[in-house]
Amino acid sequence: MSIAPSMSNSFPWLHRGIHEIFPDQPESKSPDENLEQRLIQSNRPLRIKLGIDPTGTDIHLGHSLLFRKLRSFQDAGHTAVLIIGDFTARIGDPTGKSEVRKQLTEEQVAANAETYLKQVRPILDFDTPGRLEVRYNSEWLSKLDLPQTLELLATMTVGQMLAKEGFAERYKQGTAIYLHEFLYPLMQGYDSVAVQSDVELGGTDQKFNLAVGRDLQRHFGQTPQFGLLMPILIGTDGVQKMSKSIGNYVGLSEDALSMYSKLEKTPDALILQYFELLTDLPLDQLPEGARDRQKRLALEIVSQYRGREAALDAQKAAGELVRGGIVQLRGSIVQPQSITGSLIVKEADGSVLSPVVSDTTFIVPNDDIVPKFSLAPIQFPVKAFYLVSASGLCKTSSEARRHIQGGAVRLEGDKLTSLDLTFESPDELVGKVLQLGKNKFVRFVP
RNA sequence: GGAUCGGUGCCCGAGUGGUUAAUGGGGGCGGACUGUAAAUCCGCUGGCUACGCCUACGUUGGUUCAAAUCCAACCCGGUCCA
Repeated sequence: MSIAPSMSNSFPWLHRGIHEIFPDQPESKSPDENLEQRLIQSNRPLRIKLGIDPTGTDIHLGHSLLFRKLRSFQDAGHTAVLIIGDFTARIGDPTGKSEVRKQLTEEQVAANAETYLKQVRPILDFDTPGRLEVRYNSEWLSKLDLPQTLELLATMTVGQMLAKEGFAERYKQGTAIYLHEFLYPLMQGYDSVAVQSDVELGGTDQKFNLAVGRDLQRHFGQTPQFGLLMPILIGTDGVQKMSKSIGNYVGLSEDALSMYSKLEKTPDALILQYFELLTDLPLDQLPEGARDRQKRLALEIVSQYRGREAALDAQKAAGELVRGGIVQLRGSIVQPQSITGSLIVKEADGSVLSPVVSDTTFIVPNDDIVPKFSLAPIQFPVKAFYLVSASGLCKTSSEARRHIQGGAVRLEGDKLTSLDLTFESPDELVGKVLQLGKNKFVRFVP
């Protein structure tokens, strides 16, 4: 370990992967202009704000880096203030498309919030007292009356609002901008006032909103927060930002195998950033080869959410399954054994299951990594295409038909060729794996 | 409030009475190939346990044997004028 040469290395965890901190006056000793000084000089835990809108239910890696940063603050002894934007969700952050969001019921909000918390549990410290505070912003926003709202509105001008990137573009293009959308940054900013935040985390697209928070805190006599901006993660397609609607995402609640198989394809151009933002590995200790890096990345990330063991199994499974090779997932422990270019599969008790003709390593992943599908609700006899859609591998039965015709569906490694294929009873299917494309699998259980 | 243009499938965008589930492009998804991915080539890209049936061209009614295409009202967006 060398001695930190400059001030900015005093908090390596703070700087890893970030895009920007503002305000940022490196030379300043003022805790209002230099976050490190605030960290050093404060005699209490700082309040670190992160807001999420409970509009959907899935959190993906693109969100995770914010939570990971939040965790770093927790580990440094500070308080994470997680704000569930149940009130703001009714408007929607007008960064993207101009769709008026549907109002969420209380039940939906509660359900979504719970799902969120469950998903971020592997990231945040939920257990140490004083490290996590969860708040709903309807708590204060629903109580604002018109005079107070006017006070908020009066802090900003139309010109300032239009300076915001999204608005500017839309205004220029002639897309509709509704007045209530102007309220969004103000409400988010008011959250900062309400929870008296010292630092607010957000993506780079949040800069304007975080800055509004500073303005409002100043307006209400508080010390303005710092804004800490994290990059917007590019999705697995290597082009657009990671987003559920685009589909280039890796969800935190996905099974180990699909997580792994997506991540092991991470484009080379993105791999360093992924390591930096999504893992804690020192960047100077990464594997050499491009392929090895992909594997390591996938292994690391899957381990974080599904555990090391499942990650290792997924890694082995992916190699075999993606190749469209033999699929004999029995969920039992198997020792690969080479016999004249072939492999045999053994059950846990040592009995030979079936010879497998393949010159690749045969693997049997454990049950955790392939989603299970219960045949109980299925009426037999059942047609193959119906099974494919019912099991969740694809959305509609029409789509299932097309996939079968296109040769994309395999049962235990055998390509399904006929649409008319019918299964008479569950016994034909239990324990077998149905595969669509290269990385969608499901294992039938009774 | 007035004038004018426009609202088509995930997106863009053809089509102005009938072989139209609707040309084309993008995107997406599959297949082949490369031990991943990318590139390339090929296929698919409303729904339905399905050789038939049902929904679709802003909404609702209407005119027709027949409408995305004609008419009316309404809703929504753009632009210009007040």
